[in-house]
Amino acid sequence: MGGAKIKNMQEFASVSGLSRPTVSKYFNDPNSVRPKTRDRIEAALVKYDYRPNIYAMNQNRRSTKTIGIVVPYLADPFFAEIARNIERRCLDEGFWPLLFSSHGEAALEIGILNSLRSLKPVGVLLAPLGRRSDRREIEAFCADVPTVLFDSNIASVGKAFIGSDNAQSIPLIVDYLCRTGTQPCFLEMPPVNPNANKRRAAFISAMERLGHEPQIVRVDGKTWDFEQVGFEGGLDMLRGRGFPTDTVLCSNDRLAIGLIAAAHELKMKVGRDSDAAIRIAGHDDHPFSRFTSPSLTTVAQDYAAISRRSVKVLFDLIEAEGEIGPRTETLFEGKLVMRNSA
Amino acid sequence: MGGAKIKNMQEFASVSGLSRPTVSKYFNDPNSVRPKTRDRIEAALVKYDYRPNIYAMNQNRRSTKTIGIVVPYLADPFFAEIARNIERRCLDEGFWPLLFSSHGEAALEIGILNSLRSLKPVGVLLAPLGRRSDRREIEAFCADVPTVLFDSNIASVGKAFIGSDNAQSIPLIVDYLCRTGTQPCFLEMPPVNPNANKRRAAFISAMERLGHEPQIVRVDGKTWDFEQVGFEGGLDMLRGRGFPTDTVLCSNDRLAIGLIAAAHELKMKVGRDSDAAIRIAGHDDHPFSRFTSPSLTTVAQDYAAISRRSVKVLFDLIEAEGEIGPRTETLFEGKLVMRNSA
DNA sequence: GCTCAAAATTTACGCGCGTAAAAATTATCT
DNA sequence: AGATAATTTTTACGCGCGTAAATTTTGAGC
Repeated sequence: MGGAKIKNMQEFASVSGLSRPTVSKYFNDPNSVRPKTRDRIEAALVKYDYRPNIYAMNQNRRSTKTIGIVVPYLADPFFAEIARNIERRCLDEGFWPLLFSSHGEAALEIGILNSLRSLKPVGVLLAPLGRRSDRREIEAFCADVPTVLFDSNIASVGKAFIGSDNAQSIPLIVDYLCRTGTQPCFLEMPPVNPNANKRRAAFISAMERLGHEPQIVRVDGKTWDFEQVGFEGGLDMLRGRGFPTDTVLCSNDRLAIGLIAAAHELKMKVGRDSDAAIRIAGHDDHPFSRFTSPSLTTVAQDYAAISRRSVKVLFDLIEAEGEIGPRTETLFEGKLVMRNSA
Repeated sequence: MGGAKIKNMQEFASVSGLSRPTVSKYFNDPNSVRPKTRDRIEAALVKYDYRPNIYAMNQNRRSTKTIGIVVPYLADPFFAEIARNIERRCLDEGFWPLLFSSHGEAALEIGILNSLRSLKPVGVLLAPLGRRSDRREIEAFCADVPTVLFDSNIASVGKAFIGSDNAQSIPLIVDYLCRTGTQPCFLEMPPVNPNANKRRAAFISAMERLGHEPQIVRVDGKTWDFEQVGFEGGLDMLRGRGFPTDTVLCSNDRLAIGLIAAAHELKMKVGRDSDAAIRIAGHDDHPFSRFTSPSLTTVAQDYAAISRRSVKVLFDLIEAEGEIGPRTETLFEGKLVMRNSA
């Protein structure tokens, strides 16, 4: 501080007693200049607090240091949490993460991808909206920008996919529920992404394997306000003909959270006590599922592993400059989280 | 499509049969060229799909079209929701919103502001961390970039503040609670921001005005995992000497959500029925408070009004080029939301 | 059709930086 | 110390665009 304002790299180089390209080299990699030079620059940096113009930098650079992160719905704490995780990892590696939410709208998702294209990111981590996504547009984007998909898969789009193994996690909780009480029925809403379909399919095969008839209940709802869908749908079912069995496995935790609220509204006791009227289980280990009443039995998705792997695959991709061999799909196993709702 | 790839504005101008500056003018404001010209450009645009290089654009432009949005903790659905709202409004006005979360860390908050400085945004909407924020750094930032504070105030920092009127909302729910049952005690955690202090003060004065002795309970906790703090603190209190009264007004909904879970854990019935053991109320109308069991009685912060006004004030500020008269503070009233927990 | 002001377009220059190639410096080894 | 290789620094040029000033075109009124 204290020194006069520096307005560009040339001026800063002058006050450092160096040439501009040397300073430029330093900013691209402080270790690429000799220690003595680095010290002089860093001393001047303290004194004058100059910082390079990003726009001018990125104009000619081979690669910007930005990484795009796109999630379908940021008001869902699951995505907020995973985004937080990913952001942190990018920052630690010296990249510049930019976070975007599609807010559940396909048009916005495409808008975001178009904006991202202009930003020339070195890579993008994309959790697509799913069913409503414009496949062609996303495909075109992935052809231009190194992209790793996570959470929700789109067949053969992007360089890799990282998600949860629904075919493992659903049987896990189905087995548990069958072992500890009446067989579950499956509550779902119109599928927003492939996970919903995979979970239903996994439920059916798990039940058949155990010799039970799989029973599916679908409630209506076309928003991303899943709790509300679970609440209203649950209210309808419970007030009407009831669920096929008194154990309900929900397609995801947010539905389950709504269903628990509905049961409470109707003064039905939820849980595994003998005097309970209904057992409710979920899937995801949503950040709030510890705090429902009763706390929600569910299958934990491995947030940390998914974000860690997604970022790692993207970094490898960036280093290999997009040439990383065939597209890979990585699925992480879920862990049973036994709480009090089932 | 179909046409050869265009690599810069000069080439695009050529294929459009125009000069580059005319095209440049179009991109800055399509209405600033005559209709005939605009049509030619737009026809070429469809044919060649060219888009200007943002970095080159922003390098010389008087103002970038970017607006920074900084929230303290994006995994909190309250902030996710308000950020969603603000983003949308910025997009509608033709700006380019960029969203950042401080993740509860003061160092990251400063890091974000420094990055933002480089991005030369036309304006910033900042919800500071609060108590832990580095006041000096934020002050310095606000001196350089037109900034509107929201949610959490820092005295005389930024061009304006928009938030909730705790001095109105707390008495509102205190009155309600006193009128409908035993007087409330106040549950808080170590204050993370000025709102927490204002709410406590408002509670004390509201109680005194009604002729009751204000009783405050503080639980420990230094993370942003408020539900967990409410849960553990609540468990301690309920298992120990209990709360001073059987009505607990929590400093915010997330604490209340944790406390409800704690009460349920101890098989204490929560609510306003005659057989309930405890009444619990919150503050904020957090997106999840509709789905607790029982649903949470609370005071709704006016999300929409806060985001609308924040954005409007910022736009006015931008138009006035920072010269907007004295700093203003706008507080919106809360609305009582009667549900079943109190 | 003509004049003149208003609007649109073109000319010309510079923004702040990256980077290849040339030049200078430093380090290594005999 | 001297020769050569390795590294660092400098010279020189261009990136893609914004924008002031100069020029041309357009349109209104007579």
